Amino acid sequence: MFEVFETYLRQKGTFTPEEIDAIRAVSRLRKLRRGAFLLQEGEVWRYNAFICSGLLRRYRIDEKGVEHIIQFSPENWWAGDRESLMTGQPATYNIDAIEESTVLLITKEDFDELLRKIPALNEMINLVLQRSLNASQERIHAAISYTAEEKYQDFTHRFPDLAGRVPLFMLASYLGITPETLSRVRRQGTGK
Amino acid sequence: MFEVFETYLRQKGTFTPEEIDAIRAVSRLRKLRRGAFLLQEGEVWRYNAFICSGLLRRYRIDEKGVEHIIQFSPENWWAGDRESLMTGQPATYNIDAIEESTVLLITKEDFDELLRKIPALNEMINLVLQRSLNASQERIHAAISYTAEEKYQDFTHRFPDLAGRVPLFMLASYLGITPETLSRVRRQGTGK
DNA sequence: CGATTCTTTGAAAACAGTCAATCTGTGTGG
DNA sequence: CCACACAGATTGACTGTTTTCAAAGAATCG
Repeated sequence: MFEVFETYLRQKGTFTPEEIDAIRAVSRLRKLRRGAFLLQEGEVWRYNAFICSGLLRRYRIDEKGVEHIIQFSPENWWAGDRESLMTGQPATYNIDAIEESTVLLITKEDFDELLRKIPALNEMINLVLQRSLNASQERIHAAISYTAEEKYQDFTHRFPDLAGRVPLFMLASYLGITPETLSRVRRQGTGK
Repeated sequence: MFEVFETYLRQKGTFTPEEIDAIRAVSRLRKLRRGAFLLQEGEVWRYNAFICSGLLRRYRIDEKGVEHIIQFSPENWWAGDRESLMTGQPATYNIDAIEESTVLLITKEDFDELLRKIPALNEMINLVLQRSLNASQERIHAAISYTAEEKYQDFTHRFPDLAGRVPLFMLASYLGITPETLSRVRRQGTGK
């Protein structure tokens, strides 16, 4: 499963065999079955996590017990609570597996060491961060600008693969609408 | 006005006098009066921009002519269209000045050069990116989870200073609600 | 001031949410 | 292999929030 990460690295940057080995040396794999937690609210998150396979979700639960999904992380994406990682404070998000998943974990200490030793990794992470930021801001735009139907259309066009993998009630939560509204919007939209 | 940036740099990282000089050497200041554009949709954005004073907004205009504000950038924040900067494609955002502002500009080429030469700058930018990403995701959470009133309360608590500086119709646009709804929500909220 | 821009208010309509019931598919145990 | 249980999806009727449209009040700026 490390090969998935290696492929990702080679695609996004240029690494020597020694660098790849150094990365492999501090990587740990963890399998999650459906529904299993990678992180629960209140715990401290100490890793950089790369998803080799499967699909995770990051979410909060409000005082009424309603889940609000901030992000889906499929294979070849990153997961974790950056806030908790940076500050050492307890996490404010939950992360669990929507599909059976394999996650590659590197502790913060090891990862920081790698960043110092491997400039290409540093550059790559920088690019990933910038792209994530762009994506987040597109999502903000959608959330504040679109109707329920437009949000759904936007999602399916932007992530056609995810649209088929995510249960509808979770998609509704991600879009900030109720499952009932999503259901109605889907029927309307395709019906004519 | 460069001192504002210098203070910011010294507060966020450790720089030698030579490094500061190198940064100053490629910095250009630009004044914007109220309403003036820093960037218009369709132009290519080539800078890293630091706000020394004033307040900018980044937004899009939809097909009905309605503005949707993605971000406010007050002094000591960054502005620009990262997507356009990274890809060289035309910008999809407008940026203009809400207050008379002074912006410090460094071209992409100069900035990349600085990043190579000054490790502390690289680290600082990395931290800024991570914080921006956290902030974006908090905003996503608010946008998909809160009612109009909760969005307003959340904003005033998170950015008490901005709440007084931003015209209400712009705040409404930022929150994804209409000015009328914001007006009603404000009366309700304080009324009892 | 006078004109423009911004904010507030009111009434009606559109939209999304809630609650409850039904339908569908899947997996499990008898 | 069937029947049942369960989780997810859909539907309907109703409620509530937010938008829309129009107008009247503030506030601001030249």
